[in-house]
Amino acid sequence: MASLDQIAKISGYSKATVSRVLNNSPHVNPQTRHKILEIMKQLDYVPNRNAISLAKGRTMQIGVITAVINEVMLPFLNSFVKAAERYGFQSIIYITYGDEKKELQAFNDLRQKRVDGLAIVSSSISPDLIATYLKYGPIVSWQRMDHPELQWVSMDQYEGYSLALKHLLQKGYRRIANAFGRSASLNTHNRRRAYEAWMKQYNLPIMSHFYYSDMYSILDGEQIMADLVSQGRIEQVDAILCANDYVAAGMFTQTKRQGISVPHEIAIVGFDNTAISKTLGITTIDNPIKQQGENAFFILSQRLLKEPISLHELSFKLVERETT
Amino acid sequence: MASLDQIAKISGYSKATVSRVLNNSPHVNPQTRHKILEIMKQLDYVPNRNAISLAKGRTMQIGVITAVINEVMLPFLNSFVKAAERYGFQSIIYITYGDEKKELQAFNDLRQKRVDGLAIVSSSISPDLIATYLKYGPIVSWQRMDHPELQWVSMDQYEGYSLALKHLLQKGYRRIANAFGRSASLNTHNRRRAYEAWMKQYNLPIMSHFYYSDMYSILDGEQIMADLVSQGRIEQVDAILCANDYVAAGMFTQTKRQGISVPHEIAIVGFDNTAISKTLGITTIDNPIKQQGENAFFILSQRLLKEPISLHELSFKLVERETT
DNA sequence: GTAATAGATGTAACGCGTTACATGTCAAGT
DNA sequence: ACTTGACATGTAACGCGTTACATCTATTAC
Repeated sequence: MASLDQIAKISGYSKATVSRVLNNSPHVNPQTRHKILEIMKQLDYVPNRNAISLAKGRTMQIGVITAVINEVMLPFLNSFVKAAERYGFQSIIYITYGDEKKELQAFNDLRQKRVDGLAIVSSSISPDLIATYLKYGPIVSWQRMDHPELQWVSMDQYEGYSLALKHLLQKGYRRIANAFGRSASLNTHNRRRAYEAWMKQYNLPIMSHFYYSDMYSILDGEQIMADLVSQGRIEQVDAILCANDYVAAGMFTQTKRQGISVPHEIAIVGFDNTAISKTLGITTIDNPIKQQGENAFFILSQRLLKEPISLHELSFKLVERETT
Repeated sequence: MASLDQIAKISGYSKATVSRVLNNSPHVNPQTRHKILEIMKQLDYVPNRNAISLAKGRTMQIGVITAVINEVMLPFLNSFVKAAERYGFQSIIYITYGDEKKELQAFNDLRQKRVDGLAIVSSSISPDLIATYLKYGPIVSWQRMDHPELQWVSMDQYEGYSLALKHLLQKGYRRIANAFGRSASLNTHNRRRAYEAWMKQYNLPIMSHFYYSDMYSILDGEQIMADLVSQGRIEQVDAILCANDYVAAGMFTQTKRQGISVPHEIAIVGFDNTAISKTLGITTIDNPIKQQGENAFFILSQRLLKEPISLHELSFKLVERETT
């Protein structure tokens, strides 16, 4: 395999000049550049990445840590990867399956300079431990991390949920059920807080017997709706607010099967404004996930690039469709 | 950041000895080892991966190329990653979204020694072009690759499909519908070949008006079954053979909703023997995907490790449950 | 008592680019 | 005619481990 040294010797120029050609330095005579490129082509030369990384002290690789890959995180992942690519960074994904050992390997790779930075989609490690790795490189999280030095890009779900609640209440829906996501999460906590605050403000009873937890998928949504019907409890509910659009979609398709009219018998609101909610015409809250993925990279870039990139301003938006 | 050189100077030993400690060489006095480890700990030293990779000429990283991440490829990915880990290799995933440019970057990373080998789950590049990269490192594919030098680990679907057909025919089902996967794929081609051969052998008509193509998901399965019922065509079919267990699962849950009795009114056979078929009790063909993932790594290891690992013998198995 | 051997450690080159600094040349500015 | 500066290129150190080979000591064998 040809090396830069050989190219230099054969061309008669020094390694420095050859290196300049590789790095598109302006200080190379066009003819010289041409000659050197010609020789490179003939010898089928490509520079060795490891040598570059060693010399430059950076790999242009960023690690993305996630427990699993699924539809919920995919928009974040996609926009992050694309933003990174625009600046010449490659993303490498660590799927941890929730295993701390595996996740630690990612942090170790930062320490050992295999990656220049880390973006956390989901983590099983304590923020305190994570923060100890900040000295080796920038780290950003999607989800909120309770630590003064760690930065994250997700939004306060209290706001978004409030938007949905305000909308429902203004339209006259009073008895509102909730399909929450991961029960232990801060998001769920904040959503519940928002719900309870709004109920209080309107002097309405808090319907905690209509709290559903750990609802993620279409199937989960179908199940809830099927249960509501079979248990004959559907008349007790005016509207239901879902953890994400998939759950809402499952509920919605199930109402069709059961011949329930939406929004007259029950209103449905999704969350995130992903493609499926548009397809099915479900009212939802637009959660700017794409911008969050980009912001995640932008935050990393503040330590990775010379000129910092400014962040997107983020805001939730209500997207009203046919289910409310 | 501490370097090996500093550790050597501070400890009073040479770089070689320090390196031996790092690599667990037996030729180090236990006390020496202890002292050196102590100093490393104090200085919070970890070796620089890029230096190691440069010196050793290998990165212990393997690239996995896939257009998307979904349930179908996940068992393969999982077992591949685990097998690689057992031998000290880390897997890095290239999600190409079917973009040739992105995929080429993976091949370039092989050339530039960022990865030691490549495993292809799905590819958009011609086998001929792929084969030109074999000189830079080992490459293996899951799907069949029509090129004399490329190796792959999937099985001939003709066999597996035949197993399912033989089973149905022996049980007396005669009018068999097919829900195929990607229409352009070799797998689908072989499955169709198998179906048509068996029909011929039993002197039965080929029911090509009951060929469904590009069926992948639970929703697809639900759709097929819903259509069969709403169009009143379900009496024309005794059994239906599915591209994968998800499609079969969708059909099965839909029969429940519609009050159709399985297998009396219609028999359903899945493919792959994934968890969902077990949960729902669907008859399926066990496709040893896990072993295929391991075999993929084993094939790479023949050029990556000194002592070769022997491959799994693969075979399809019929798993009879309640839907036939 | 001496040669042979195993064990511990050191020396120095190597893997492959990058880059700060130095040098030489030629044209523009005054 | 002389300084200034832009441009082209070279020199050599650096980034950080690995490893083939050499050396030295201590133990075992005969």
